Amino acid sequence: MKKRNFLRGFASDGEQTSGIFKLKKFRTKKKLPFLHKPTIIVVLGQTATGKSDLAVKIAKKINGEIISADSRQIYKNLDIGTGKITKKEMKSIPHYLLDVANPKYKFTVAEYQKLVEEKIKEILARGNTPIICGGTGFYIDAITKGIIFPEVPPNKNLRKILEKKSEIELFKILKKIDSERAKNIDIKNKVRVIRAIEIAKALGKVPRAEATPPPYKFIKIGLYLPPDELKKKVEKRVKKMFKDGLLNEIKKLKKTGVSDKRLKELGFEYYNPTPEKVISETLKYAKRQMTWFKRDKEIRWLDASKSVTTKKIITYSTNSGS
RNA sequence: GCGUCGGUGGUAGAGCGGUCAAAUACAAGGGACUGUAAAUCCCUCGCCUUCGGGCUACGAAGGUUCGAAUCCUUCCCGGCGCA
Repeated sequence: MKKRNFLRGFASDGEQTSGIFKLKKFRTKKKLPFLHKPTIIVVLGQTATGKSDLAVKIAKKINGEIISADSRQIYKNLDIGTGKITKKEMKSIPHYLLDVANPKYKFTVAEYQKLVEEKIKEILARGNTPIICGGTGFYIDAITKGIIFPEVPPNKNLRKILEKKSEIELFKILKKIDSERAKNIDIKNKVRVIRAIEIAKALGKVPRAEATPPPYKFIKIGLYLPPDELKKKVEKRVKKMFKDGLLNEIKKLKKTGVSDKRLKELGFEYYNPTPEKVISETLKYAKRQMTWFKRDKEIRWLDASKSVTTKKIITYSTNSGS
Protein backbone atom coordinates (compact mmCIF):
# COMPACT_ATOMS: atom_id res chain seq x y z
CA MET A 1 0.00 0.00 0.00
CA LYS A 2 1.24 3.33 -0.94
CA LYS A 3 1.93 5.67 1.93
CA ARG A 4 0.11 8.92 1.97
CA ASN A 5 0.71 12.10 3.78
CA PHE A 6 0.56 10.24 7.00
CA LEU A 7 -0.18 13.01 9.28
CA ARG A 8 -3.04 14.22 7.21
CA GLY A 9 -5.91 14.10 9.51
CA PHE A 10 -4.39 15.38 12.67
CA ALA A 11 -7.03 17.86 13.38
CA SER A 12 -6.63 21.10 15.13
CA ASP A 13 -9.10 19.86 17.70
CA GLY A 14 -6.62 17.22 18.62
CA GLU A 15 -8.39 14.22 17.16
CA GLN A 16 -7.00 11.94 14.56
CA THR A 17 -7.94 9.49 11.91
CA SER A 18 -7.04 5.92 12.36
CA GLY A 19 -4.10 3.99 11.10
CA ILE A 20 -1.53 6.66 11.50
CA PHE A 21 1.93 5.24 11.71
CA LYS A 22 0.34 1.86 11.98
CA LEU A 23 0.72 2.15 15.68
CA LYS A 24 -2.11 0.49 17.44
CA LYS A 25 -2.10 2.67 20.44
CA PHE A 26 -2.76 5.72 18.40
CA ARG A 27 -5.86 4.31 16.84
CA THR A 28 -9.16 5.64 17.89
CA LYS A 29 -12.21 3.53 18.06
CA LYS A 30 -14.73 5.58 16.30
CA LYS A 31 -14.25 6.77 12.80
CA LEU A 32 -13.73 10.44 12.58
CA PRO A 33 -14.78 12.62 9.74
CA PHE A 34 -12.00 13.19 7.27
CA LEU A 35 -10.19 16.33 8.06
CA HIS A 36 -8.83 18.32 5.26
CA LYS A 37 -5.99 20.25 6.68
CA PRO A 38 -2.77 18.58 5.64
CA THR A 39 -0.23 18.38 8.40
CA ILE A 40 3.21 19.85 8.32
CA ILE A 41 5.79 19.12 10.94
CA VAL A 42 8.05 21.91 12.08
CA VAL A 43 11.28 21.13 13.85
CA LEU A 44 12.72 24.24 15.41
CA GLY A 45 14.85 25.29 18.31
CA GLN A 46 18.20 26.56 19.33
CA THR A 47 21.30 26.05 17.32
CA ALA A 48 23.29 22.87 17.85
CA THR A 49 20.45 20.93 19.37
CA GLY A 50 20.22 18.33 16.64
CA LYS A 51 17.28 19.59 14.65
CA SER A 52 18.55 18.28 11.36
CA ASP A 53 19.08 14.79 12.67
CA LEU A 54 15.68 14.67 14.19
CA ALA A 55 14.05 15.93 11.02
CA VAL A 56 15.74 13.21 9.02
CA LYS A 57 14.64 10.62 11.54
CA ILE A 58 11.05 11.73 11.32
CA ALA A 59 11.22 11.94 7.56
CA LYS A 60 12.39 8.34 7.38
CA LYS A 61 9.42 7.19 9.40
CA ILE A 62 6.69 9.04 7.64
CA ASN A 63 7.79 9.70 4.10
CA GLY A 64 8.81 13.19 4.86
CA GLU A 65 10.66 15.73 2.80
CA ILE A 66 12.61 18.42 4.52
CA ILE A 67 12.43 22.13 3.94
CA SER A 68 15.15 24.16 5.61
CA ALA A 69 14.24 27.22 7.62
CA ASP A 70 17.64 28.73 7.99
CA SER A 71 18.35 32.20 6.73
CA ARG A 72 21.96 31.43 5.93
CA GLN A 73 21.95 27.87 4.81
CA ILE A 74 19.84 29.21 2.04
CA TYR A 75 23.05 30.48 0.49
CA LYS A 76 25.49 28.54 -1.59
CA ASN A 77 29.01 28.11 -0.28
CA LEU A 78 28.11 28.87 3.31
CA ASP A 79 28.58 25.33 4.49
CA ILE A 80 31.00 25.14 7.36
CA GLY A 81 30.10 28.36 9.10
CA THR A 82 26.40 27.65 9.04
CA GLY A 83 26.74 24.04 10.04
CA LYS A 84 24.91 22.93 6.94
CA ILE A 85 23.79 19.35 6.76
CA THR A 86 25.94 17.16 4.54
CA LYS A 87 24.78 14.87 1.77
CA LYS A 88 25.63 11.90 3.93
CA GLU A 89 23.66 13.20 6.88
CA MET A 90 20.64 13.70 4.67
CA LYS A 91 20.39 9.96 4.33
CA SER A 92 18.78 10.34 0.94
CA ILE A 93 15.89 12.35 2.32
CA PRO A 94 15.15 15.23 -0.03
CA HIS A 95 16.13 18.62 1.39
CA TYR A 96 14.95 21.89 -0.04
CA LEU A 97 15.77 25.56 0.36
CA LEU A 98 19.41 24.83 0.87
CA ASP A 99 21.94 26.40 -1.50
CA VAL A 100 19.40 28.34 -3.47
CA ALA A 101 20.82 31.85 -3.14
CA ASN A 102 24.02 33.62 -3.99
CA PRO A 103 25.74 34.93 -0.87
CA LYS A 104 26.72 38.08 -2.70
CA TYR A 105 23.15 39.24 -2.61
CA LYS A 106 20.62 39.48 0.12
CA PHE A 107 17.95 36.87 0.20
CA THR A 108 14.76 37.92 1.90
CA VAL A 109 12.03 36.35 3.99
CA ALA A 110 9.45 37.18 1.40
CA GLU A 111 11.33 35.23 -1.25
CA TYR A 112 11.74 32.43 1.19
CA GLN A 113 8.06 32.37 1.90
CA LYS A 114 7.16 32.16 -1.75
CA LEU A 115 9.56 29.33 -2.42
CA VAL A 116 8.46 27.35 0.57
CA GLU A 117 4.82 27.67 -0.23
CA GLU A 118 5.50 26.16 -3.63
CA LYS A 119 7.55 23.40 -2.14
CA ILE A 120 4.90 22.50 0.38
CA LYS A 121 2.35 22.10 -2.39
CA GLU A 122 4.68 19.92 -4.38
CA ILE A 123 5.46 17.67 -1.48
CA LEU A 124 1.85 17.30 -0.51
CA ALA A 125 0.93 16.53 -4.10
CA ARG A 126 3.38 13.68 -3.94
CA GLY A 127 1.56 12.41 -0.92
CA ASN A 128 4.44 13.10 1.40
CA THR A 129 4.73 15.15 4.55
CA PRO A 130 6.64 18.41 4.52
CA ILE A 131 8.96 18.84 7.45
CA ILE A 132 10.18 22.35 8.05
CA CYS A 133 13.42 22.34 9.94
CA GLY A 134 15.48 25.26 11.10
CA GLY A 135 16.23 27.88 13.67
CA THR A 136 15.26 31.10 11.99
CA GLY A 137 12.14 32.11 13.85
CA PHE A 138 11.17 34.82 11.45
CA TYR A 139 11.27 32.43 8.51
CA ILE A 140 9.23 29.87 10.36
CA ASP A 141 6.61 32.41 11.33
CA ALA A 142 6.45 33.68 7.79
CA ILE A 143 5.28 30.20 6.83
CA THR A 144 3.28 29.04 9.80
CA LYS A 145 1.56 32.32 10.58
CA GLY A 146 1.17 33.40 7.00
CA ILE A 147 2.64 36.83 7.38
CA ILE A 148 1.74 39.02 4.45
CA PHE A 149 4.67 41.09 3.38
CA PRO A 150 4.00 44.31 1.55
CA GLU A 151 4.89 44.11 -2.11
CA VAL A 152 7.81 46.43 -1.84
CA PRO A 153 11.13 44.96 -2.78
CA PRO A 154 14.27 46.41 -1.26
CA ASN A 155 15.31 49.65 -2.88
CA LYS A 156 19.05 49.68 -2.89
CA ASN A 157 19.50 53.28 -3.89
CA LEU A 158 17.03 54.60 -1.41
CA ARG A 159 18.65 52.61 1.34
CA LYS A 160 22.04 53.91 0.48
CA ILE A 161 20.82 57.47 0.85
CA LEU A 162 18.91 56.81 4.02
CA GLU A 163 21.71 54.95 5.71
CA LYS A 164 23.69 58.15 5.89
CA LYS A 165 21.01 59.98 7.80
CA SER A 166 20.75 60.12 11.54
CA GLU A 167 18.15 58.34 13.60
CA ILE A 168 16.23 61.52 14.18
CA GLU A 169 16.27 62.53 10.56
CA LEU A 170 15.00 59.13 9.54
CA PHE A 171 12.29 59.23 12.10
CA LYS A 172 11.14 62.61 10.88
CA ILE A 173 10.93 61.36 7.33
CA LEU A 174 8.86 58.39 8.39
CA LYS A 175 6.61 60.49 10.53
CA LYS A 176 5.84 62.70 7.59
CA ILE A 177 4.83 59.93 5.23
CA ASP A 178 3.42 57.38 7.65
CA SER A 179 2.65 58.79 11.04
CA GLU A 180 0.90 55.62 12.14
CA ARG A 181 3.93 53.45 11.63
CA ALA A 182 6.11 56.08 13.23
CA LYS A 183 4.09 55.80 16.38
CA ASN A 184 5.23 52.36 17.32
CA ILE A 185 8.47 51.92 15.52
CA ASP A 186 11.75 51.50 17.34
CA ILE A 187 13.42 54.78 16.49
CA LYS A 188 16.86 53.57 17.34
CA ASN A 189 16.65 50.69 14.97
CA LYS A 190 17.72 52.28 11.74
CA VAL A 191 17.34 49.13 9.71
CA ARG A 192 13.67 48.94 10.60
CA VAL A 193 13.03 52.63 10.15
CA ILE A 194 14.60 52.56 6.73
CA ARG A 195 12.47 49.63 5.68
CA ALA A 196 9.38 51.41 6.97
CA ILE A 197 10.25 54.45 4.92
CA GLU A 198 10.85 52.27 1.92
CA ILE A 199 7.39 50.80 2.24
CA ALA A 200 5.69 54.07 2.96
CA LYS A 201 7.36 55.73 -0.02
CA ALA A 202 6.12 53.02 -2.32
CA LEU A 203 2.65 52.46 -0.95
CA GLY A 204 1.86 55.50 1.11
CA LYS A 205 0.00 55.13 4.33
CA VAL A 206 -1.22 51.58 4.13
CA PRO A 207 -2.22 49.63 7.20
CA ARG A 208 -0.32 46.48 7.84
CA ALA A 209 -1.92 43.40 6.36
CA GLU A 210 -3.23 40.92 8.87
CA ALA A 211 -1.46 37.62 8.78
CA THR A 212 -3.59 34.83 7.37
CA PRO A 213 -2.64 31.38 8.55
CA PRO A 214 -2.19 28.94 5.69
CA PRO A 215 -4.50 25.95 5.29
CA TYR A 216 -2.22 23.53 7.05
CA LYS A 217 -1.98 22.08 10.47
CA PHE A 218 1.45 22.66 11.90
CA ILE A 219 2.95 20.48 14.53
CA LYS A 220 5.74 22.44 16.07
CA ILE A 221 8.46 20.56 17.84
CA GLY A 222 11.02 22.64 19.71
CA LEU A 223 14.38 21.27 20.69
CA TYR A 224 16.23 22.79 23.58
CA LEU A 225 19.25 21.96 25.69
CA PRO A 226 20.06 22.86 29.28
CA PRO A 227 22.56 25.75 29.26
CA ASP A 228 25.57 23.65 30.23
CA GLU A 229 24.87 21.07 27.60
CA LEU A 230 24.29 23.71 25.01
CA LYS A 231 27.58 25.30 25.80
CA LYS A 232 29.42 22.04 25.48
CA LYS A 233 27.74 21.25 22.21
CA VAL A 234 28.49 24.67 20.82
CA GLU A 235 32.12 24.51 21.85
CA LYS A 236 32.49 21.19 20.17
CA ARG A 237 30.78 22.35 17.06
CA VAL A 238 32.82 25.51 16.78
CA LYS A 239 36.07 23.68 17.23
CA LYS A 240 35.08 21.36 14.46
CA MET A 241 34.11 24.31 12.33
CA PHE A 242 37.60 25.71 12.48
CA LYS A 243 39.13 22.32 11.95
CA ASP A 244 36.98 21.79 8.91
CA GLY A 245 38.28 24.97 7.38
CA LEU A 246 36.04 27.87 8.22
CA LEU A 247 38.81 30.30 7.46
CA ASN A 248 39.31 28.71 4.12
CA GLU A 249 35.63 28.96 3.38
CA ILE A 250 35.76 32.65 4.08
CA LYS A 251 38.77 33.05 1.85
CA LYS A 252 36.95 31.34 -0.96
CA LEU A 253 33.91 33.54 -0.48
CA LYS A 254 36.08 36.60 -0.71
CA LYS A 255 37.60 35.29 -3.87
CA THR A 256 34.21 34.90 -5.46
CA GLY A 257 33.52 38.53 -4.76
CA VAL A 258 31.67 38.56 -1.46
CA SER A 259 32.47 41.90 0.13
CA ASP A 260 33.59 42.44 3.69
CA LYS A 261 30.40 44.27 4.41
CA ARG A 262 28.42 41.33 3.15
CA LEU A 263 30.47 38.90 5.18
CA LYS A 264 29.65 40.87 8.27
CA GLU A 265 25.97 40.58 7.48
CA LEU A 266 26.28 36.87 7.01
CA GLY A 267 27.00 36.45 10.67
CA PHE A 268 29.78 36.47 13.17
CA GLU A 269 31.30 33.28 11.81
CA TYR A 270 32.18 35.06 8.64
CA TYR A 271 33.87 38.17 9.89
CA ASN A 272 37.28 37.80 11.51
CA PRO A 273 36.18 34.86 13.55
CA THR A 274 38.09 33.36 16.43
CA PRO A 275 36.87 30.26 18.22
CA GLU A 276 36.24 32.18 21.44
CA LYS A 277 34.28 34.84 19.66
CA VAL A 278 32.22 32.40 17.67
CA ILE A 279 31.39 30.38 20.76
CA SER A 280 30.22 33.33 22.80
CA GLU A 281 28.30 34.84 19.91
CA THR A 282 26.63 31.56 19.17
CA LEU A 283 25.48 31.28 22.75
CA LYS A 284 24.07 34.76 22.59
CA TYR A 285 22.35 33.93 19.37
CA ALA A 286 20.86 30.85 20.95
CA LYS A 287 19.39 33.07 23.61
CA ARG A 288 17.86 35.37 21.04
CA GLN A 289 16.37 32.37 19.34
CA MET A 290 14.69 31.36 22.55
CA THR A 291 13.33 34.85 23.05
CA TRP A 292 11.63 34.47 19.72
CA PHE A 293 10.35 30.96 20.19
CA LYS A 294 9.08 31.54 23.71
CA ARG A 295 6.25 33.61 22.33
CA ASP A 296 4.90 30.74 20.33
CA LYS A 297 2.70 28.74 22.63
CA GLU A 298 2.06 26.09 20.01
CA ILE A 299 5.56 24.70 20.31
CA ARG A 300 5.97 21.38 22.04
CA TRP A 301 9.34 21.44 23.68
CA LEU A 302 11.65 18.49 23.94
CA ASP A 303 14.88 18.24 25.87
CA ALA A 304 17.46 17.32 23.27
CA SER A 305 19.88 16.04 25.88
CA LYS A 306 17.56 13.14 26.43
CA SER A 307 17.07 10.77 23.59
CA VAL A 308 14.43 12.13 21.35
CA THR A 309 12.53 9.48 19.55
CA THR A 310 10.16 10.06 16.73
CA LYS A 311 7.62 8.11 18.67
CA LYS A 312 7.59 10.80 21.27
CA ILE A 313 6.92 13.36 18.65
CA ILE A 314 4.11 11.33 17.25
CA THR A 315 2.67 11.24 20.72
CA TYR A 316 2.93 14.98 20.91
CA SER A 317 1.30 15.27 17.56
CA THR A 318 -1.65 13.16 18.51
CA ASN A 319 -2.10 15.02 21.74
CA SER A 320 -1.71 18.42 20.29
CA GLY A 321 -4.52 20.74 20.90
CA SER A 322 -6.23 18.55 23.44
C1' G B 1 63.91 47.13 55.69
C1' C B 2 63.60 51.84 52.98
C1' G B 3 61.41 54.23 48.78
C1' U B 4 57.65 54.23 45.31
C1' C B 5 53.14 53.09 42.60
C1' G B 6 48.68 50.79 43.28
C1' G B 7 44.24 48.03 45.80
C1' U B 8 37.06 50.52 42.90
C1' G B 9 30.90 46.47 41.53
C1' G B 10 31.10 39.25 38.27
C1' U B 11 35.84 40.85 35.36
C1' A B 12 38.71 44.73 33.08
C1' G B 13 38.97 49.79 34.01
C1' A B 14 37.64 55.41 34.69
C1' G B 15 36.71 58.68 38.67
C1' C B 16 40.95 61.75 42.55
C1' G B 17 36.47 66.48 47.94
C1' G B 18 29.91 67.37 46.74
C1' U B 19 26.32 66.72 40.53
C1' C B 20 28.86 58.79 42.62
C1' A B 21 25.58 53.12 43.46
C1' A B 22 30.18 55.10 40.82
C1' A B 23 31.85 56.52 33.24
C1' U B 24 33.05 52.75 29.68
C1' A B 25 33.82 47.82 27.95
C1' C B 26 33.08 42.77 28.65
C1' A B 27 30.46 38.88 31.10
C1' A B 28 25.31 37.83 32.86
C1' G B 29 19.92 38.31 32.54
C1' G B 30 15.35 40.11 30.16
C1' G B 31 12.90 41.96 25.77
C1' A B 32 11.48 43.70 20.64
C1' C B 33 11.01 41.87 15.77
C1' U B 34 5.81 42.03 9.10
C1' G B 35 11.16 41.80 2.72
C1' U B 36 19.07 42.42 6.00
C1' A B 37 16.62 38.23 11.04
C1' A B 38 23.07 34.05 13.38
C1' A B 39 21.02 40.56 11.12
C1' U B 40 19.16 44.91 13.66
C1' C B 41 17.60 47.27 18.09
C1' C B 42 16.10 48.15 23.39
C1' C B 43 16.11 47.41 28.80
C1' U B 44 18.19 45.57 33.58
C1' C B 45 22.64 44.54 35.99
C1' G B 46 24.97 46.20 45.03
C1' C B 47 20.55 45.08 48.27
C1' C B 48 15.42 46.49 49.50
C1' U B 49 11.24 49.22 47.50
C1' U B 50 4.30 51.03 47.96
C1' C B 51 9.27 53.00 42.14
C1' G B 52 8.91 58.70 45.60
C1' G B 53 12.95 56.68 47.67
C1' G B 54 15.59 53.77 51.64
C1' C B 55 20.03 51.00 53.04
C1' U B 56 25.10 49.02 52.55
C1' A B 57 29.30 50.05 49.59
C1' C B 58 35.28 51.93 46.16
C1' G B 59 41.33 46.65 50.77
C1' A B 60 40.66 47.42 56.77
C1' A B 61 40.36 50.62 60.91
C1' G B 62 40.52 55.43 62.52
C1' G B 63 40.79 60.80 61.45
C1' U B 64 40.10 65.78 58.80
C1' U B 65 35.66 68.07 56.69
C1' C B 66 28.99 70.60 56.58
C1' G B 67 30.33 66.58 53.02
C1' A B 68 35.36 61.39 51.32
C1' A B 69 35.94 56.26 46.44
C1' U B 70 38.53 60.92 46.33
C1' C B 71 42.60 64.30 51.70
C1' C B 72 45.55 62.46 56.35
C1' U B 73 47.31 58.34 59.76
C1' U B 74 48.12 53.33 60.79
C1' C B 75 47.54 48.45 59.28
C1' C B 76 46.85 44.44 55.56
C1' C B 77 47.74 42.93 50.40
C1' G B 78 50.22 43.33 45.32
C1' G B 79 53.78 45.55 41.47
C1' C B 80 58.32 47.94 40.86
C1' G B 81 63.10 50.30 42.48
C1' C B 82 67.05 50.42 46.12
C1' A B 83 69.23 47.67 49.74
